Amino acid sequence: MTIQIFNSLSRQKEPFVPLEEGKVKIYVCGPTVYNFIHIGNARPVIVYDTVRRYFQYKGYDVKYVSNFTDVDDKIIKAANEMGEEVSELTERFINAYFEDITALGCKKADVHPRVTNHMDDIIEFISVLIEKDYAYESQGDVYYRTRKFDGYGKLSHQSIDDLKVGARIEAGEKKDDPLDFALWKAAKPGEIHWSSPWGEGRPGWHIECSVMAREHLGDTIDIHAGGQDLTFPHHENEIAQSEAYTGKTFARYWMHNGYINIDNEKMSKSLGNFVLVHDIRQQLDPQVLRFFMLSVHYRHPINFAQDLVESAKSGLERLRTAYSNVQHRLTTTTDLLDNGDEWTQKIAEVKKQFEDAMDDDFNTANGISALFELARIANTYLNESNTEERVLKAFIETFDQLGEVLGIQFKVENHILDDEIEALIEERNNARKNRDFAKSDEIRDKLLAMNIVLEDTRQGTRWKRGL
RNA sequence: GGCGGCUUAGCCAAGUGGUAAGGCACGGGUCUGCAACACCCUUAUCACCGGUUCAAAUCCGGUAGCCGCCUCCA
Repeated sequence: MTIQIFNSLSRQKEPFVPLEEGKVKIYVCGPTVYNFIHIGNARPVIVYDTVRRYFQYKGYDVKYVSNFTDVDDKIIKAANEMGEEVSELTERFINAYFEDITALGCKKADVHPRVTNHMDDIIEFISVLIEKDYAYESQGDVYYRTRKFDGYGKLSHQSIDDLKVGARIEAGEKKDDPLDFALWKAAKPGEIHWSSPWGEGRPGWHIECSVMAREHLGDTIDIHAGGQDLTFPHHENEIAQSEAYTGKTFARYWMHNGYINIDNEKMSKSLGNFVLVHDIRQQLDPQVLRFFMLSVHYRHPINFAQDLVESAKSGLERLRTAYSNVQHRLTTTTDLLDNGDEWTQKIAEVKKQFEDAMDDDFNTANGISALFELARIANTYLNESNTEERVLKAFIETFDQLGEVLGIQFKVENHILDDEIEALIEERNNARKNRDFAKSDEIRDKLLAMNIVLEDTRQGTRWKRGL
């Protein structure tokens, strides 16, 4: 089935038809690297990583580009405060970014372009806009002539005249029109700067994405994505820049994810409720965080709160338990059952259910419910006294495949039996045979104190580490 | 002022015309030496009012509350 994508341009779901058959070109607006990322920054990374994984699952050849904005006002300010060079600061936080997103199960993009590596391209791009009279120089700055671009407002569905009401007019205005925005900013004394035809300076905020998207993906890309708040002005301005430059459609599908609130409040500096990924992953399995985020549709807001995360954790635990229970049976299976087709059929249905959910604008919430269904079926199957190896393997394979799409692993690592535990389990089983339950329970408690949870089954005792 | 979103069981969350998925928590049952895991059962008419329709949580109009964007912002 065709994937349906909610396109912010049309405000409705549209069947996804790639520009080039079998290929998808995706550009996701990346972070401005002046601090560790917070969980709000993490949401788009997780969401679009999942989008990308699903395209790959469907057999698409995906080229995924996500930038680093490594020079801007906030970075300069932070570098000054820290007393370090801009490049040192950004390097630090780029490394931290990779650590964070890797922990969250996100793959690196195919390309992570940086603004500072594209200065020539940016300057060339701006020069062309000036030539075409879409931009003008003013006292060392360069501004985009917003009113000249006919489609302005088509993404955010604002009419240009309504925007004017809200536009700020700052003191010492160098713009012809308040709606115009900066492509190039003249450097203030002591600021990091690059040479350009308009003097020493640095790029404005929006130009880098237009330039780097084109540089790495071409004039027209399939999907451009980012947080909801980037719709205006950032993405609107990107469209204006790129389409003025190329005369072609910039991005065919625009995807925007919703916000994250903390305990029902917006994250803000004044409230001091920023949750950094770097911090939270010390206390919380990052897979749980990812699972939690994917349990809500990407366009809806998420409320981040302790009890909600706990409940997501219990859910993920259930899936993992089902997985390891199948694995356990795989070590003892007797291959006597002869009705495997009935079960592989059920597995196929779950897979279909999952794909239908994901085809529908990447509805991961429903995709996850398909996984719970898979777990239920698997557990029911395990209640059979005899099982077939191929069916058990089909369960494992399906868990792995669908988990791969979501970036969630159900397989729990660290499952090596250590000798001491093994010996204790054996001792306990001997005690149970002798109906010495006092001793048996004592050993179980002892193991529990070591965070080892025992489960007795007809196929023997299995164990797992508590979470 | 302009544009947009949200309101579904105790909590979370799908569902955008045909009579409410799933998860967490709770209760009951089965399994177990006990437990754990698991399975089964039980739990809502969808903020409110009105309209359209054979049929609405789903469409239209209105009311209330909450929220976002309108050049810092994922």
